[in-house]
Amino acid sequence: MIQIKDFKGFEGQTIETQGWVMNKRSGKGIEFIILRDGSGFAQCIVSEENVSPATFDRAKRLSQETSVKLSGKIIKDDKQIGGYEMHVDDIEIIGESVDYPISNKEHGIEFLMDNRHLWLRSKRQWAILKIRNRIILSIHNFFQKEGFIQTDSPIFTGNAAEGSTTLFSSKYYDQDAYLAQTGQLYGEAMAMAMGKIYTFGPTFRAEKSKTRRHLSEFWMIEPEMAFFDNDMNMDLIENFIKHIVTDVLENCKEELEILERNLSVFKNIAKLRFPRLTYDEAVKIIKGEKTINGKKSTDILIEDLAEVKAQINNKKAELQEKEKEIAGGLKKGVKNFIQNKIDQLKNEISDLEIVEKNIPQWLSSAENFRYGNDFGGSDETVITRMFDVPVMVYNWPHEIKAFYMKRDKAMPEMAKGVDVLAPEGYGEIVGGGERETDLNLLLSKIEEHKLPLKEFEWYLDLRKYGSVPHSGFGLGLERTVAWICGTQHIRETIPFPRYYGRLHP
RNA sequence: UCCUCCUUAGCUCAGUUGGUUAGAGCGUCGGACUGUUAAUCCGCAGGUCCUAGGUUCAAGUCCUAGAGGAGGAGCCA
Repeated sequence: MIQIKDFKGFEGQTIETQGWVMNKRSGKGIEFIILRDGSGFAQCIVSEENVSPATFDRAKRLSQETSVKLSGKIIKDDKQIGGYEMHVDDIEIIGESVDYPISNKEHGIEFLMDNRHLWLRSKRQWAILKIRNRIILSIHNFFQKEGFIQTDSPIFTGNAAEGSTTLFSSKYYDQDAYLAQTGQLYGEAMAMAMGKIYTFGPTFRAEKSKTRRHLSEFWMIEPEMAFFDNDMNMDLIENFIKHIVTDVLENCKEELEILERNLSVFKNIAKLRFPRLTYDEAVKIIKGEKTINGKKSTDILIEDLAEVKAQINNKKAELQEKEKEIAGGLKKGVKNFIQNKIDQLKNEISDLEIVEKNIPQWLSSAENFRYGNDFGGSDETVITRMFDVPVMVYNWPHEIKAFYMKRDKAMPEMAKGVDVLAPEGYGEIVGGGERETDLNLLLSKIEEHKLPLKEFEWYLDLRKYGSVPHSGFGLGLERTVAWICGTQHIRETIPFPRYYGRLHP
């Protein structure tokens, strides 16, 4: 049995393949089957003169998503996806498919999410999951090459680790339990045993967030390194992200093309140094007090707003024109084509109008930003808008960071944390930093955050027995996939997303 | 939890100041067409206008409440 991706090695030969009918077009005496098998897509042609009447009849009756075994000859044809097509001589139907709900037209998101188990079969979702797979492989390759050991942290925990986020509560036999929001504290223990480790697992947050950046269940990669300060940590993060992006660009060309990802944003990523801003500098950029390449962030937002408004006007003018056009007596095919264009324009306009509404809010939120606060989604967008590559922000006010974050000796009010913000509004993809080693500081922090000391006694042991400087970070897998794929929404980046309001399928 | 918007055919949507029997495209099904790229052309079928209540001679359209959805804020990866 030959997979579609391997057709190129069988030119001129008769082979067997199996897969699903993605789409079908027909002419008199000829059927064009678009077959998919998970490895790729190929057009398979059934010509009445080359097959038995029974086989041709089977071909005519094939419906969308019927599973089939085909045998036929592989022919080179540069016009086709993949460059090869099959001239079929026999068809065996494996499984019927009646009234498949997802058509080749545009669908709304609610419908697609309700049918997520089938939506996964479509080309775009296939491309995203292939890239997700490549990113996962790339992550393992990077850490394994760097001498990290993969070790995993528990999913059931007895405490809310950082105390800030809402967790999913559960039962562990007769005790209260929570689903882990991070494996970080366990990661630290394992780094003290293994040197350099990383965890790779699911994470749960019960925040009722309804945005295109949030999931309730997502996958996080959390490296933790003994004898690492935050500067070494930032160097590692930068190399790590560059490695992933470069690897995907090299190995997922077809998938990125299907997604129509604008690759110019990645062009120089391997060569450019990621900007490293202190929190203080970042705040000045947000408030428009510091310029980058002679521009203030607020100016850029105002320019963006003008640009969006101009685009809306252009699209509205185009829409009017098309509507006038379609009112005239045209052939049906031309009419359909224009109607599709009209639908597309309407969607684009409503998306742009949301941006138009958001920008003034972001602008005022940027101008009114109070030093000492954490960044919101809009502040992150403002900062990243100034650069083409991910931006690192470090040295944060310790009050807004977790209890275990290391205080800076030179600036005691600051903690040595680092956040990495992805460009184009994809937000924080990495959060991390150097961990506090001073036992007394940790004790006072635990008290300050009103955390149950009893739950952290084991963690404090790490500082009693051979404590060393150490650092680590967490990478959000889905946000990384969203950024690299350029998806509109994070929910497309995981096979079965769990977010506020979505538990099925 | 708060703010804004949305809910009409299997899907995507139109439906004017409230007015007769609620429309289109796509999809399904039937037919036509030898090479199509979301093929095209002809035809049939397809409706709890989200739910409940109210205003009115008359409600898809107006009012109230509820349910569901989308995007933001907060929170974060």
